[in-house]
Amino acid sequence: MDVACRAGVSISTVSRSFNHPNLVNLATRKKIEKSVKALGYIRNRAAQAMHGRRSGTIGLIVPTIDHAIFAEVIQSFSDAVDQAGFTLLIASHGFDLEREYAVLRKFLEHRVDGVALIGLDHSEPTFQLLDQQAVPVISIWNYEEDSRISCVGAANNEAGELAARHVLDLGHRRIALVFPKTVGNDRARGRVEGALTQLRRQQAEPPEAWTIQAPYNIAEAKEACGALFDLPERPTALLCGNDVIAQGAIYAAVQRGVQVPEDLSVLGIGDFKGSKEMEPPLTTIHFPAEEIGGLAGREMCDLIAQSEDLKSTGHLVRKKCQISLAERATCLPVSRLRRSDR
Amino acid sequence: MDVACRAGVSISTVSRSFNHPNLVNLATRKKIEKSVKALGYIRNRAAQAMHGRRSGTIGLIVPTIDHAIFAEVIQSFSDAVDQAGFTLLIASHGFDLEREYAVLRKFLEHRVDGVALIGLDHSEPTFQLLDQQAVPVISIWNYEEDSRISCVGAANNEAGELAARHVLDLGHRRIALVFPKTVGNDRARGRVEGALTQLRRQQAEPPEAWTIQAPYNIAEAKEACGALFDLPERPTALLCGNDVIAQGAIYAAVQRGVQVPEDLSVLGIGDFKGSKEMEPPLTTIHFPAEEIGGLAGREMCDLIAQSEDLKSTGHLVRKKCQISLAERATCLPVSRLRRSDR
DNA sequence: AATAGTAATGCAAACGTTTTCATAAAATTT
DNA sequence: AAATTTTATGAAAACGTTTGCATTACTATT
Repeated sequence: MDVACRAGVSISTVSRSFNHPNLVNLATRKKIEKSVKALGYIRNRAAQAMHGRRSGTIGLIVPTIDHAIFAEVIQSFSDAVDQAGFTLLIASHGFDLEREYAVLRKFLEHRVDGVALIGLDHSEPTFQLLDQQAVPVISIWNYEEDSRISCVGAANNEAGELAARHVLDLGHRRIALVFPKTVGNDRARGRVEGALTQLRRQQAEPPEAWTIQAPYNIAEAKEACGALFDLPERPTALLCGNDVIAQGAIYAAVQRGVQVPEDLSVLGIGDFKGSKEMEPPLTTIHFPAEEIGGLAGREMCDLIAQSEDLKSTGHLVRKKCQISLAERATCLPVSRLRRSDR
Repeated sequence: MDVACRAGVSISTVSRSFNHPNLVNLATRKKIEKSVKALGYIRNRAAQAMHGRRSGTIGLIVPTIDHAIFAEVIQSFSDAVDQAGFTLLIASHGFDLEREYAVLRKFLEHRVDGVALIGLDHSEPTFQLLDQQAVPVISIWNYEEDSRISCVGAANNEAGELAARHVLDLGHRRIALVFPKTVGNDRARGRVEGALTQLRRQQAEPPEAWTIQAPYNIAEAKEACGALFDLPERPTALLCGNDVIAQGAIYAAVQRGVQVPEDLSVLGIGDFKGSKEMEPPLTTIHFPAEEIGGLAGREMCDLIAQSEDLKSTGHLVRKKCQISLAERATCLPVSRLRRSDR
């Protein structure tokens, strides 16, 4: 800092002029500002952080960055914390909970002021580390009333239920399920379970051949659904774990001349950007991704502010965001299906 | 650090055991490791950074995170720098070059070891700051042989040329252009210019009504293209600034019963995830996003390693990634168009 | 005019590391 | 057995800030 001191004042004054401008004489401040400009000085947050001050960073750990679903929530989370002056550290773990732990450690080395994770499924060491370090933490995307950490999100099982109920209400009984892997992924698991609960209640549980797994990826989803359609018996409705899978399913259908929704109803979950614009527009369960990300970001900042006050009462905050059925054009009541397919 | 010292050794030894393990006795190291585990100690990178050591962070500044195009490149860049042990700081500026400058400053305060930007269009203050701070910097996505900073990417004007040439070769002359705003966006500008150059060469420059702007957003692209299709004269081919716009255009066409490619050829640029799987599969200019991101990430790390050696010769590195025409199913030669539309 | 109060500034300690130098102990050479 | 080298460790300075305390120079009160 001795460079800026060339303005004729001591380093303390310079520091104060940054942090408590009201404590320093206007004229002095002007001089300092001039020197700062002239020398292109940029203060060092790392050094500030060392002083027990906050580092001004928040770590966000996601499964992947480049999927529609997370991209949106990342963007809104990023905007929210940016606005509060924080800098975002980001890393992805590719659905590998051990890598998640490693990334968390790395973030902790950087002394992030808070950490955000996706979902509530994490390894025991991860939870312990979080506890031990007593760093403000928030889980995004999934809501559970008895979650182990604070959370902002929606109830994925409700999404599954809502989806199942809708096709059931439309009279469908021959229903297939296409979902992503559920291990270490509570979002997918909740959705499947919710759907299955409803289907069982109506004795419409799909046979094994009709419950398939598709990775979160349009190409493979298309392929998997194609295989499903090539089976001798075809379902009248398809419940998809997310909109990307639904998109893949529709492409697979088009490819085979299966008409959506006349031959097959397709229901997505997520309501990603662009789902509304598809032709035909996708019927799906709307998740307010932007709202969730923004809310989580602001909540994260609040949590950090509180923990600073040391009145960290240790209580968790939980926010539930509402999901809803977005009825569009890819589902039809069974009664209106083409004859051949009933 | 005095806590770990409880292992019976001095803080210097603990530090050494982390940074130069070979210099410390095995038995001592074991003891230290035990204490570290027991106390849940996590070293403080901020304090390390203060020592002239690297902070171990890299800043990535993008226009937006939640668009297909950048999401992919962000992911691969992130993976590459992660692998080298760096932590990624990320921020988006929403195509606002002044916010880009602000974010850069913020990153510099955090003493990032390097900065990556998207494209080569930046404000003068941004360039000056970069110069002055002598921080390793790399531009992602756009290649230019006389770029002001190091770059890894493809030549966007070539993409435009390639696209235009293709529809021209198919015999089209009534060609419309739908591109995003070009101010502060050299990717879009390069593409438009490339396309226009080729079109002019064949006296096929589109009338003003046929060159429209669409934001990077499927909903608005769909709307804008819809308006284009409602014009009394309809083009036989549509050159889109990117695949999202192309997707929107196709939806708008489907909505109006305009068949692609029988009534209208549509060409995208970018080859986003999922473009190949569309029905019909989208003809587009393939950009190796993953390769660009990965290459840029590795190059960034190299640049940082070099700058550490202080043999920073100040020379720029430039890497050009090849683009190519991905011929799929949305373009047809004019000769095969439906009669009514010729 | 003396005193109390206020505003502006500087000094120095502290933060948690790394690193240079010095030192002690052990191992090797003569 | 003495001298030398090697190995392992500690003491202390340094990094760039912030902040509590002390100091100085004004300004208001009596």
